[in-house]
Amino acid sequence: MLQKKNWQKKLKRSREESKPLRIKLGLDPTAPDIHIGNAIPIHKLRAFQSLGHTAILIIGDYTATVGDPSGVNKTRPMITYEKVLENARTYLAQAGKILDLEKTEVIYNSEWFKKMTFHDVIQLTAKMTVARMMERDDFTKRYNAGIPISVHEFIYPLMQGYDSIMVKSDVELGGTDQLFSLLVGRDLLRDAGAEPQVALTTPLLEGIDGNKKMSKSLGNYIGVTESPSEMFGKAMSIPDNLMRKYFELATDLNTAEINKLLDIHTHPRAAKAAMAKAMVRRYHNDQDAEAAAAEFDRVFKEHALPDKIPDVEISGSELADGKIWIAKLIVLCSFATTNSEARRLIQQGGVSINNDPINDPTLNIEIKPGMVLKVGKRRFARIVLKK
RNA sequence: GGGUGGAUUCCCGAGUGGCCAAAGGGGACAGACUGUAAAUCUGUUGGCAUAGCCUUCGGAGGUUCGAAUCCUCCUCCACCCA
Repeated sequence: MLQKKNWQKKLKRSREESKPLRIKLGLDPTAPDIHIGNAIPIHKLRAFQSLGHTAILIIGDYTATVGDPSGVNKTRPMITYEKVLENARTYLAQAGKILDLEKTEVIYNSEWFKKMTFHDVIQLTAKMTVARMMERDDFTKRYNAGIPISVHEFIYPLMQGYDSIMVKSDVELGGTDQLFSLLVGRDLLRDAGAEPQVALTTPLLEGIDGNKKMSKSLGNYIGVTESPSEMFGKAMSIPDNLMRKYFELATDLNTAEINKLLDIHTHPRAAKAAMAKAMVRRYHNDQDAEAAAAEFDRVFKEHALPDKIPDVEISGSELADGKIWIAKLIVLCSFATTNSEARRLIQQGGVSINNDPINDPTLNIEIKPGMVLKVGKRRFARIVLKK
């Protein structure tokens, strides 16, 4: 939380005039799914909403095409507007799992940006200096390393700030990497004769690799719409030292509750399972969370088969004498993309059928409908014959 | 406009005529171990029914018995000077 005095002033006035504060959060629909990292400020917005303040959700359909330069070390590839609109649809649905959309002002920023003339754009850019822009760590680093910075990336924070003017925000939420943009918003508001917004940042969450920021493009994320068992498994795969952070940022538990759980579960595995359960509960429900936990134990502790195994249909034309080459079967189940890869998996001892290990990569196996192919520790398929 | 340096396998990055399907790292995958899809260790990581063959080092040609490596042209990128 920054600008504490401003914040207290706004809050006091809000109370006295019983006028809710306008809390803004911008989301750029650059990917189809929201992950639990993006969800952190959304939950914060929800908290304000529950307290009676006005939640304003900006769908950055225009800003998304520019691409937020925050925290990245290269220019983001520009995505098409069609793609953005497509993503916006799923984004909104997913944000609705957290927010009460009935009570949320949802605004696409194309509403104003679409109408701007080039002259307007120039006016906007004139409010920022190159020196200020270069104060940003990520730009400085890129510049010094000779990594290109496109001019349009400079416009991004200005766009975000302009959004604030248009929705007259009192507070803007964002991850800590958004700080610069949030502050630009303050300047622009002041410049427009309005009271500057308060910037409130939420911590960034490392991805399940335990290393880099959670992001779709790095593939180290947990999506808010993922199945309970996927979520649980991914949560269990975070390094132990991130447990507390996940507890704090990815579950609904408060500090006292977290401390209590960490106290009870002295074993890291048990503590992590408690965290994973709490996380699944947040996006699904208690029952699902328990079931996911039970299933995880069954599959990874007892090495039993999971509850639900996806069926894979094999068409009869793939068979010769009712048999199929094992490598081909693995490819047909999408557990490998090439025969060579499948062959390697077999040689490494990662393949079994009905829990019988397969060691011969040239094996032709007889298809018995219902048999279960296992590749690696957690990929299963039940083989079914297509009629 | 002038100059310099680049483009290599999923990513970063070595390689400057044959020992190169190409070092090293990252990532990913597999195995062992166990406390889990943690950590650690080991292995694998272009394709092909695989002692062999085929395709790959920005693109198109060329030199050579042989090219990621040399030559020509082209495309793209960064940096410096104006």
